[in-house]
Amino acid sequence: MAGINKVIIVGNLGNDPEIRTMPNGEAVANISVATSESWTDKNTGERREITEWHRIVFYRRQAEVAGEYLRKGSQVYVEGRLRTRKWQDQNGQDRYTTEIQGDVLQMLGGRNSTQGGYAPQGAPQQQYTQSSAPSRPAPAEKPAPKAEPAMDDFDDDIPF
Amino acid sequence: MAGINKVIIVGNLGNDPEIRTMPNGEAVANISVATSESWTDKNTGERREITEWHRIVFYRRQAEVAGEYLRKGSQVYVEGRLRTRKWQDQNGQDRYTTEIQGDVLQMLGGRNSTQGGYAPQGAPQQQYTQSSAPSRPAPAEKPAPKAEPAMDDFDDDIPF
Amino acid sequence: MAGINKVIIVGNLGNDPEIRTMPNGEAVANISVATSESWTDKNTGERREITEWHRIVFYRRQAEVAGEYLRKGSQVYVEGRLRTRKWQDQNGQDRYTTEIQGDVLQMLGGRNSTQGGYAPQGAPQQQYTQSSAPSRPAPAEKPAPKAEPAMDDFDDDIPF
Amino acid sequence: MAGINKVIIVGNLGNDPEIRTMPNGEAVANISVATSESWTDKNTGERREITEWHRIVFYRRQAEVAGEYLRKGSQVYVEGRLRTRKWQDQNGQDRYTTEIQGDVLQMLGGRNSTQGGYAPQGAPQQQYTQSSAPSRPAPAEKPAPKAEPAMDDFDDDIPF
DNA sequence: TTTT
DNA sequence: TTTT
Repeated sequence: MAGINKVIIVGNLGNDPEIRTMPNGEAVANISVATSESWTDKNTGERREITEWHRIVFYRRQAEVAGEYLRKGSQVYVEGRLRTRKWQDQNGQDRYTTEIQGDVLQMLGGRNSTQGGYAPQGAPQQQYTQSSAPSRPAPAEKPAPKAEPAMDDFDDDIPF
Repeated sequence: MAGINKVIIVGNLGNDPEIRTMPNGEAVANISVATSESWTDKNTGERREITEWHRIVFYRRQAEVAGEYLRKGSQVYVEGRLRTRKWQDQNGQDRYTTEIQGDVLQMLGGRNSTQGGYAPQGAPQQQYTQSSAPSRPAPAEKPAPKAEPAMDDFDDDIPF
Repeated sequence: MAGINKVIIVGNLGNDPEIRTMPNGEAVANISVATSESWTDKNTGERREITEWHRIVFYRRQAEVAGEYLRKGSQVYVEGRLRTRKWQDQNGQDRYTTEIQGDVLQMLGGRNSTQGGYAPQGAPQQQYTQSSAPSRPAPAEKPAPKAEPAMDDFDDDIPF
Repeated sequence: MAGINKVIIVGNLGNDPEIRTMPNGEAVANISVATSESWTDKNTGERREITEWHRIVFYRRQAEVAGEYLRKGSQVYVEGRLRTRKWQDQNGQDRYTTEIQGDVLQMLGGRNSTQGGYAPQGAPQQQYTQSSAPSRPAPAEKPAPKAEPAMDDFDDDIPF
């Protein structure tokens, strides 16, 4: 073994988490998190901004936590690792998708935050928070890539 | 030169920032940030928690930002480096203090957060955000933060 | 602006760097770095390993440093940020590629390392080291690395 | 629980590891790792360098690994968390020591490296490398501070 | 494609 | 001294 493969993201969810259940009953959550950076263009003097979207996947307990407490707009700290999956498009061509496999999930801003806000809970108030996955989270879980749903409802009312 | 010396802290301020001005007129801010971790004691089965306090210092523009926008309870992301300073107590004995010299400061939770909350400002409502200092902090200069454009164009060019 | 987008990679180059020059004369370097993780399969008890390849791009001075000193097998520490670029394949279909835009490059293993090894240089033996780019890389400038003084004064002022 | 408390260090050991055994038989390793940064003084134009020493503690299996494979001069990647311990000096005064509790240890430079080099092993060639500790490594292990051995043999023949 |  |  060799190497360090670490990603740290702080940003806001662009949508509610997508939760699936694997054949063995374990949960998988996909979230899409935006980070943006801005700078002043040296040539034009204009202010510019670029937004980067990160596709993050959590498994098992963390997937459940994500499904229960995260919502579109929620601010999160995520620590994970890069993983590039190979798949084939309808033409049989090799395609690659890079995503972040989450190891640490921490919700930010507090549950009273008006900024994105977390899921309303009727259930017993659990103490979510940082939940760390062991080093290799799920030995064989390589979910087949699926058609990504269009993020067409993305622009309506993002609270930040 | 050799090495990487990096600290990443996400936590809440235990007090308002302490702001000083150096002889040359530059600002210095000290903040104290708590992180805590909890676990279940293997022997007693009890829930335990330990809180760690981090002393963080910012210089110049970042110090001003800290003074303007941070308050007791504010949640922050800080990236910096460890620095151990040597000093002498009243007995002339050598003493050492380790603190974090901040390079990146990002406020969390949004400006509407009820959770800690940021300073009320009479001045134009700036969206402070990440401000990065170059490698060696004391001799560092940063462009003054400008009002950030709203993220109203959130919907373009999403790759998935 | 909002968010943190940070990647930390420690691994070995799978090939010599690819160096290009942009129309404005600035250098661009692409390197491919492997990280791998291994674990024991819970079901079969077998040892398994997965290798992840990271495509990393450096600009300007750092690109030149990469071109001069890195070679296939070189071990590096890289800090950067994720960037997904959109492009179109020969069928006019949208495609996305995620790469790491490097901000910090540190060579590991020392110049005497037999492990991968760095480029033979006819030029004065520089001790390249960490070179950090400011926040937005493309418009970045870095002071040229200078010969580093040997760490011969290693013994002073150790606080413990 | 709340917060992130993370330290990442890449540097070289100033001494061989100090290995102790706890009453329960578990190993504890203390290592001292240097990072340095250099910059050009804006006023004098002189090249300056500052070295920072990090006190890092590993427990259990990682402590054993450190004891077996690390030596003065070894280059390591360490990930851990800050921990400030309170103790009392001979005058009964409160004193504080900040150290890094290691969670991840990765040796750098390869075992063939001439740069520091790792311990000769007659024993079965174990696969050291990254070893991660679970989130809370040892619920109650707060080793009492002890008199630190002077690092007086520090300057003799450091190979970098 | 690297490294262990 | 914070927060959950």
